[in-house]
Amino acid sequence: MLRIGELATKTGLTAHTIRFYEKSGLINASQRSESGYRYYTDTDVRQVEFVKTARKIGFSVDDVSTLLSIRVDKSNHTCHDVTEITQRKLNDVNEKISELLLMQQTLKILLNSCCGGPESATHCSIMEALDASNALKPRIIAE
Amino acid sequence: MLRIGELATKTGLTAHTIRFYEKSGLINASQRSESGYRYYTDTDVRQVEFVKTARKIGFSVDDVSTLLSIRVDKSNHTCHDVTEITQRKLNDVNEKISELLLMQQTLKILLNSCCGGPESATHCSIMEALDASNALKPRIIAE
DNA sequence: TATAAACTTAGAGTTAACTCTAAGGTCAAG
DNA sequence: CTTGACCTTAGAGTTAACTCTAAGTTTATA
Ligand SMILES: [Zn+2]
Ligand SMILES: [Zn+2]
Ligand SMILES: [Zn+2]
Ligand SMILES: [Zn+2]
Repeated sequence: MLRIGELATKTGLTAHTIRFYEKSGLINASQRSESGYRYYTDTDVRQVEFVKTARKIGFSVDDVSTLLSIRVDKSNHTCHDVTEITQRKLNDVNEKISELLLMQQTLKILLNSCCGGPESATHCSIMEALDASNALKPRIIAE
Repeated sequence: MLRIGELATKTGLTAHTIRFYEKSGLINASQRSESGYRYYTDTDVRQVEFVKTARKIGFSVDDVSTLLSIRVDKSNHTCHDVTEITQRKLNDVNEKISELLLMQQTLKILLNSCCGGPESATHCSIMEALDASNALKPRIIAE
């Protein structure tokens, strides 16, 4: 049986975060001492680690909540249920990557266009591009 | 001279956002009517468009603020000043992309491992992976 | 003149996931 | 018995960039 600080050390979370997860409905200490101290069993530890793993992969706290409800009642859920959540998350991630790749390309083009030197910015092509308002259309250019 | 609603329509922002940008120090109406209505000149419009362009590329409001202070006083700034901001932003973007690619790979591996079918999740390999806590180490696997 | 659309301000609410604070109780060691 | 580390709760603060509300004013139109 671990106290919250020990669990925190063990999992690499903070006690604050663990309490936050409790408030969010993700975890619960199996036991409380008379004085109110939380005590965690091995089973609790595994659940916290599940949460940590899922969060690290990128699942939201809400997703993790859903995944946990599947976890405690696997026989009443299907692989489809699980892949649905996972696929939705992958779609999110793909979309964010697309947006960031667009930004990346634009930023690279801007950087390539500017000398980056110690001279006055009066002729700076980055500033010009930002003023031109078509800086947003990165063209396919020989990298 | 445009009123804020017209400027909003023209730029695709909302009047709320334009006021927010004003509060953030990014823009200012050149004129106010006696009753307090904001009136924007062509120069103002260009500045708002600059802001919009920079925001779309991914620069933070703070970055845009800095870029604007360069813009109004180009001769006292250098190309280096501009590339510094741009490079820092590119670094941010690159880092986020890396994180997301890691998530993406993990999610893909999870999805590949699961049948996704209507059967009970009791044997689901995604759930197992989340429990295993080494789901986080996507290995280089034949795509 | 009356109505509606558009405008004004100050300030609160939203989102996600923490992160921290205050004020106080508990426990092991010396 | 006292010190210090650790624990408790409720609730506020953080971040970024909006987004919205309330209550009231102005302007254009019919
Ligand atoms: Zn230059
Ligand atoms: Zn330049
Ligand atoms: Zn299956
Ligand atoms: Zn499965």
